[in-house]
Amino acid sequence: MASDRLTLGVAARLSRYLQVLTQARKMGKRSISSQAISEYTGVNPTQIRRDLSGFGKFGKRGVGYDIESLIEQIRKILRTSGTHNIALFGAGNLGQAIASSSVFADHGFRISAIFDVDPARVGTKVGDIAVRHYDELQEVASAEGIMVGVLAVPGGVAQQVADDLVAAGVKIIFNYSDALLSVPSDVTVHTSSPAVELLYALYFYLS
Amino acid sequence: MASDRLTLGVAARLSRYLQVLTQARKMGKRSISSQAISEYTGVNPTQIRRDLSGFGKFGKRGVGYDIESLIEQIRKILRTSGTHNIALFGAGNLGQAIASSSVFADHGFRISAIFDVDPARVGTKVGDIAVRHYDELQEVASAEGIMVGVLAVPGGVAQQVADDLVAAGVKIIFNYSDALLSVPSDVTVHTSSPAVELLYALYFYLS
DNA sequence: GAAGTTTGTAGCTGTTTGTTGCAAATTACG
DNA sequence: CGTAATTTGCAACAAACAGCTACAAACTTC
Repeated sequence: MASDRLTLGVAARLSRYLQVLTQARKMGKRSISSQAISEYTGVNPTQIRRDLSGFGKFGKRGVGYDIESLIEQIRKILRTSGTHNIALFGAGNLGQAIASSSVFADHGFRISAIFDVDPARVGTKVGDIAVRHYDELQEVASAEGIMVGVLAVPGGVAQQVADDLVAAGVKIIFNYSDALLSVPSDVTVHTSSPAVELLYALYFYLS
Repeated sequence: MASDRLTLGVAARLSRYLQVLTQARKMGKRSISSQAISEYTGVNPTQIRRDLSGFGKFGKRGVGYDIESLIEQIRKILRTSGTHNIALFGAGNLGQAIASSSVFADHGFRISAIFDVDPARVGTKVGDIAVRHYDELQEVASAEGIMVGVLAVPGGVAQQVADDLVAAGVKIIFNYSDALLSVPSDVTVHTSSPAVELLYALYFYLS
């Protein structure tokens, strides 16, 4: 599309900065130094400045970076400004937790629909969003322009949902289940794995 | 052996392999090739073999790696074999979802205690575990040998819980809230950020 | 005006990764 | 049994990357 793709490393670090910046904004902070970002991300301050200065002069010497505008700039660099529609599958505990939190909304994701198969849940509301029956997936997907499917369903049915999402043309799947999903190569699956992240942290603590 | 720390990259990749291997085991697979691991992780197959062969000859030529034994080997390399006790804070939707899933148990983490402050929840059971009042934290932490605190609480109280965990000597905190936590430098905070991970995936899809 | 911060930038260096190539071990199959 | 197809283990090289040091310029604070 536009110029060069960012390398994996740069894109990963920019995302990481975005996370800390969004949190800092929520805490009411207005500006932040590369040193402070470094403490929260573990990335070297020089590296942070180099990453950012490659795209423009966003900081103020002697002051730091304005959080609000840096968030905007990074989202522009990542070409993910604006709002993206996502669909949530499963209105159980996890689905309800996701739908009623602002984690996705804070980063420009709008939960356009929640699907479940349980008749007791279909028709109820979670947050502001009505739970719809899973059978409506195909029509909703095309009508709403769903870009991402979030799977908060039992592992046993995750592959089926993934297949249906692929059929609906969705290219990005966020998998909270523990199933290993098979999808075509043009579809990206990201599996949440908090326990593995913990093991990683534990390794560095134990050594 | 014990002296050399793995580099960040190696430890991160080994953890990633562990995730896929655990999923694959759950799906009933017995062995897996470096090529297959590569498809699920995005890591180059040669790199995978190099990572693994540095610690021993775990694979069988012409066959691949035995999943069960590779999991065990990687956990040995990461020195995170055995069971580790964790404490969960917050018995709301998210806390219940975590407690009733096996994501942590599958990787050797045992939820030793669940804490909440809501009298309506204290005393109830989530899965097999009784919800205890938050005031009991200090005594439970020393009695059970808690290594990790998992925060499924509202952002507004996360810092307070983090402070109490630090006071109890816990060195690793897994933060599901959106608060930016301040802790001493010897304490590791890992913040869950699914939306940022999605943005990262979205960037590569959009470019 | 002086002192202290903090960014932007450059250059150097060691490390890490991707790539290619190939022998050895194993399986599958005629 | 013999041959082809897989797949690991390993080596060597080139390219990319990250960490480090250093410093001028811009800004804040006192």
